[in-house]
Amino acid sequence: MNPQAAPHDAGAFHRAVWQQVRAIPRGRVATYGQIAKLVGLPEGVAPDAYRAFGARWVGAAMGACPDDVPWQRVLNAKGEISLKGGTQRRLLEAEGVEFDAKGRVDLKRFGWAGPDEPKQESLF
DNA sequence: GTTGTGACATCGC
DNA sequence: CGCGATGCCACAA
Repeated sequence: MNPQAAPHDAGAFHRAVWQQVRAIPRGRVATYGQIAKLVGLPEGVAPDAYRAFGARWVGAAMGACPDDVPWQRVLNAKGEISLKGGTQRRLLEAEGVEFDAKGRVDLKRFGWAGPDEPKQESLF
C-alpha cells in the first residue's frame, strides 16, 4: 500500500520512538541519532533525509511523548541537554548520571550502546 | 500556498 | 575541543 506515497507515518514513528526510549535502562542515556537509528528508516524516507532530520523527528516525538516515556534519557550527540531549564538534568542526576562543568554527560560512560547491550551496569 | 523554525548530526576550520 | 555553516523534513502561523 502506498508504494510511493508512504507519507511517513508520524503516528507510528512517534510510537516506535517512544518504545525505543522506554528500552533505555535507568542511569543510561542515548542520543537522538542513536534512537533514530534503532527505530529504523521509515518507509518511503530516504536514508540521507533520515540522517539529516530523523533525529529531529525524534525530538518532535519527544515533545508529545506520554509521561511513561523517560524522555530525559535522550540527549543530543554532544551528550548535552537541548532543552533549557534544569528539570531534565535533575532527573538524570537522580538516576546516577553525572554531568561535567559544562553540563554535559560522558557518553563513553553513560551512553547506551543499544538494545544489544545487556542491562548490566559495569560502569566500574 | 509560502515562510519560518525546530528536544539534531556531520563536516570544516 | 569549540564554533560556524550545511542538510533537509514536518509542522505551525
